[in-house]
Amino acid sequence: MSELLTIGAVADATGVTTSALRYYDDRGVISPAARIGGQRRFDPTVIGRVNFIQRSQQAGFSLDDIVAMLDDTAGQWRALVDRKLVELTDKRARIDEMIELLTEVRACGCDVVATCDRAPSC
Amino acid sequence: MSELLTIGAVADATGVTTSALRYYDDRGVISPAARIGGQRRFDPTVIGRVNFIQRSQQAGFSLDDIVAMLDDTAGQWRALVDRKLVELTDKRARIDEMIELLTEVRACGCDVVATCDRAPSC
DNA sequence: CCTTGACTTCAAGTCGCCTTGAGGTTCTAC
DNA sequence: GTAGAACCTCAAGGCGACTTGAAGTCAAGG
Repeated sequence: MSELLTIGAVADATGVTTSALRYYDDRGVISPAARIGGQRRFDPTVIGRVNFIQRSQQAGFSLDDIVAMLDDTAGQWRALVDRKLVELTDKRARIDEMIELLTEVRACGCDVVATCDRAPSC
Repeated sequence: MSELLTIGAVADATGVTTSALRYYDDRGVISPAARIGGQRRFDPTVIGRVNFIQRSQQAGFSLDDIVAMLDDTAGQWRALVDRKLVELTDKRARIDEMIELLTEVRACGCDVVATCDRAPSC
């Protein structure tokens, strides 16, 4: 009963498929603690990391972005985070606009969006 | 001097490449008003439509979603819009979380995000 | 020991959204 | 009438993030 996790255990704990985890490993987004008989064994902290990856992806980060943030040793990551914060704020604004637009379009009396004068003219 | 636009004019007006516009045409997202000598001629209203497409894409809509919304004749589009509003609200919440997380991580004293106890443990 | 299920690698496939390239036609200006 | 820009189609390529499949290895229980 070791404290290291098989790839399947990590998959179960995170909801990420084993193939995706291997892909992350290949890409260097996560790093396996060890190999036992050729099989990956992960430190349990990888679960937090995978969760962080998922959240970041949902917020629009690419795997390269995430690698850059997580594996940065030159202290550049703060600048990257700053850029990403600007991007996120921007994206949020566009989503807000879209919510407003859709809410308005939804409230109109048109049968078809294409003929609604509120929709295509913004 | 017709009131119809060539594909190049639409590209200039919208910032979308001609190849993308042809692709939209093939996909049925936009449709030229006519063909002159085999060449597409667009009604100027297509510009509004292309802008709508761009905004929608930025908000996370696929071209299929957009076609479904714009070319719906069965009055189903309102339900689609409702679903999309839920999605957007959701996405906005996740972006807000990420903004909060990054702001917090940024403010910590760590050199490397990977070793920051605030980041991977959420 | 043997089975069974979880693991391994590697190559190729998928999906959405285009872009690129080849090879050809049409429009516009001189 | 002719050059050159802009247009056309069709097939293939590219990117990100995986998934799928083949063929083989490893580990745990009976």
